[in-house]
Amino acid sequence: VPEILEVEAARQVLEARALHRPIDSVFTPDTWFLKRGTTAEALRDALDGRQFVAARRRGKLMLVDVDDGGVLGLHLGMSGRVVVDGDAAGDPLVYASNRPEAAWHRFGLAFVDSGQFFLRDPRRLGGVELEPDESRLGPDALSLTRAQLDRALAARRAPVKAVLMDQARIAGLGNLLADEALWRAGIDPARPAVAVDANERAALHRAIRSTLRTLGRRGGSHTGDLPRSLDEPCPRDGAALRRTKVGGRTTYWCPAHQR
DNA sequence: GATGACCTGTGA
DNA sequence: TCACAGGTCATC
Repeated sequence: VPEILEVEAARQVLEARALHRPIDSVFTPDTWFLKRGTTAEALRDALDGRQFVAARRRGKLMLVDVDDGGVLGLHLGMSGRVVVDGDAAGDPLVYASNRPEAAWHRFGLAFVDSGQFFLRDPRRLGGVELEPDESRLGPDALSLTRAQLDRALAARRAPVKAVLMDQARIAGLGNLLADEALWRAGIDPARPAVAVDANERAALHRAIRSTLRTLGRRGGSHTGDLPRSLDEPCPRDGAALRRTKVGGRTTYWCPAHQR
C-alpha cells in the first residue's frame, strides 16, 4: 500500500528518470482519474512540449514542477505505481498486483525521446490534478518535529491513531505506519489524542522516526514488526493481539503493552 | 468526529 | 460468492 515510504520511492524514480525530458504527448484514457476539475485538455495545454524540472513530495502527494512554473500533482491512492520506460518503480505492493496490465494505465506521458511515463493503478483510487493545493496537507511525516507532533495532537479528542492518519494534521502516515508507530510507542490507538501526555508524545515521536527509518530501509510500509494477523502473538511480549476498528480502519494492537 | 461511498483485485 | 483491503472525499 502506498504510504509515505512508497510515495517517496516513486518520487525518487521520477527525479532520477523523468526530469528534463521534453514531453511529446499526454495520455488520459480515464477521465475518472482526473481530479478537482482537471481536464484532458488542460493537461495537454500544461504539459505538451514542456518538461519536468523537479519532483517534490508532501505526504502522499507528489508534486512535479513543470519548466514554466506549473505543477502536476500525482496521487497513488492505494494501488498506484509509477512506471518510467517500462519499469515498475518502488517496492512491491502487498495488496496490489504488479502485472504490467496496459488497462491499468490511468494517466501517462510520451517523451520526445520515445520513453514513456505511466501511472498504473488497478483500483483507480489515485488521481492526477494541476496546481494541487498543498495547504490542505499538514507537515510531512518524514521530517516531523516533536513540536509539530505536539501541535497535531493538541486538543484533539479523536483517537490518537485517527489524528496520526489525518493528512491535514500530519501528511504521510497511513493505516500500517500508524499502527506500527503506536505499537512501538506502547500507546493504545483508541486513546484520545489530547490524553497522550508529554512523555508519551516523546516516545511516539521517536517511534514515528524509527518506524519510517527502519521500514524505509527494509523496503516499505508492509515490513513492520507488528503482525497484521491474529494468528501471531505480539513480538514484544507474546500477548494475543487484538483487531479493532479505530478511525474507521482495521487496527492491530497489543493490549498488554499499548496503554 | 464518525460513517459510508468510491473502486476492483485478491483470497477465503 | 463475497468480504475485505484502504486513501480520500462527501455527508451525516
